Amino acid sequence: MNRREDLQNSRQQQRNESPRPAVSSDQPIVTTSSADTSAAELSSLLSSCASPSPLKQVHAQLLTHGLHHNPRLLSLAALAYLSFGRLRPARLIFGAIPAPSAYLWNLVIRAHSTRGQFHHALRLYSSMLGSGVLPDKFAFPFALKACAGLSDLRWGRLVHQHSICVGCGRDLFIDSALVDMYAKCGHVADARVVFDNMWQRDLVSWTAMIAGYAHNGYCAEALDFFWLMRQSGVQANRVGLLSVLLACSRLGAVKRGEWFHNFAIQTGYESDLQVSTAVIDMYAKCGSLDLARKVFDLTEGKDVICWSAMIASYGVHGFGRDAIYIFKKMVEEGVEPNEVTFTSIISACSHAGLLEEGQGYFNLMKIVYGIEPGLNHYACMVDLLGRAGKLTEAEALIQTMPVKPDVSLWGSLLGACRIYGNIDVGERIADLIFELSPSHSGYYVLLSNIYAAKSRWNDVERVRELMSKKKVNKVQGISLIEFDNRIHKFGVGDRSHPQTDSIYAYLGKLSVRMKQMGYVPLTDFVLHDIEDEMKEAALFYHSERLAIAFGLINMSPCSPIRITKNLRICGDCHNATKLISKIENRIIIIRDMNRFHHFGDGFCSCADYW
DNA sequence: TTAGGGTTAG
Repeated sequence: MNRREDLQNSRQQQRNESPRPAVSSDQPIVTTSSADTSAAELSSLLSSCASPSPLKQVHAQLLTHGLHHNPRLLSLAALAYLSFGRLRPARLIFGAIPAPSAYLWNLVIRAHSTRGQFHHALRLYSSMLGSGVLPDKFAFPFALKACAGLSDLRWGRLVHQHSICVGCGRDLFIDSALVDMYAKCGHVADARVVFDNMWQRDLVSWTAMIAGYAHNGYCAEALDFFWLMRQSGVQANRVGLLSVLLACSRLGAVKRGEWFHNFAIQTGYESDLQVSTAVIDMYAKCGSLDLARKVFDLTEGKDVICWSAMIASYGVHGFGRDAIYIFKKMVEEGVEPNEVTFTSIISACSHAGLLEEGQGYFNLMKIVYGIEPGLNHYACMVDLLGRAGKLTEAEALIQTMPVKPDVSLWGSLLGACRIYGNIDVGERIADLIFELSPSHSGYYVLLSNIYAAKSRWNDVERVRELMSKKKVNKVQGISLIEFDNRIHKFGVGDRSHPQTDSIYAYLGKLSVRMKQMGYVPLTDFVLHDIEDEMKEAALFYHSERLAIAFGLINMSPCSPIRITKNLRICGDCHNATKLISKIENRIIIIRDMNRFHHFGDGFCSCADYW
């Protein structure tokens, strides 16, 4: 039953009447004279409107017959507008009802909350309290949904307290909504406290917790909870699957992702378009682009999100031409691209160095599809121009674009200055960036790299001092590799892994062979990314190299080594991995924070353009 | 009348 039918039935139940035949827009309302139009007739007409058009006519009759003070008719009119998603007229009519029932308050709040009108939903909730109506167990989930939608923790906590005050402290629906609210506000620990204290849990409460973990980056916990849920006898549905697929994609855990894909096939959820899209995204983000494409080709009734996922996948792997092919095919099949599709296709062009094509899509978006470029699109364009060496054009675009640029846009340009060794522009932009975002370590590192590449060590030292003065904390570099159903994590110079001795011994041997092949450490990158990675001796023990050695030791020779890194791969590791792929005759796929690098036979798919 | 969800730059 959909929302509209739901609400119409509610109205009928409330009146305790049998359903009447609906009045459609094709059936003109029988106009009656003001004398013989009774409240009962209008009530009947309001309940049977099947579309907004006859509803407006009945509403007009209600006003012209002077019945606009009749609370029962007003309630019915408000409900009728709500059922068609016409929130504004519903709100206006609702405001004229002298003392709405708690039931009516709940429905009005629910309608706003479920349609994403979170501010209005909370304002209504607040007005309900102000009018002296106590919220009941049906009101809280709607109000909490609004708090979750706004990530408004202050209001969320307040509603939580209200629920306890009115004696709704142990309600399955409210508790699940609380888990969701705390998770969406980024307070996963609080969500977990609510979850742990629940006296009973069902599929939705488990799923809310799993989704909360996955969306907040606690991916291992999300997967653990999936198993705990199964152990507790609750079978996952499509929503839970979406969350664990997201977790796998973030971890780069392809084996686990495959398991969930099989689970989807066995349970029939594979035919669900959202699940298929999540599977495609998972395979692509785990480095298995071929599998992503296979699932994509088998997916029927693809919508714009599914097409966009495939375009984004090709883009992040550096296969811009394939992304363009998919885009064209999508349009041929009559699916209209949206603003996300354009973000993805322009980004795909950027990663592949397709300057003209990217500019073409930017224009196509505006001229043909009438989509106003947003911050994301401008960011992609700055990246596209910057990577192509068009620094002046990129800067001019930032300065002339109608959207206010954020720091990441300038950061993108700073990245281009690093690639092209442009100190003048780089310094100027860096000053601006440090003012806007004084604690983001990545931008200091970028500037430091620009100086280091020109051997301006005094300036490098100055940047280090600046970081120290501003107490900028660096993000620790972490690499993940999945093996034997586990995610193995490595930090820089990490010695905590049980196989540490063999990993370091392997790297030692590898180093000799690499040097024989002419490997010279890129000392410019000694200063890249991580404080601990600044020492030359540590170059060889960057997290991704430890993960590669672990993969080489443990994984069968024919299987590719897939690594996920939380920072951008440094130039030295990039060179080293190319060599390692040749020496070991292995495919090594590294996903860094920006894109994929497929290493094989001494080359990288990014063609050193990243 | 109540709760959980797929694509997006750097």
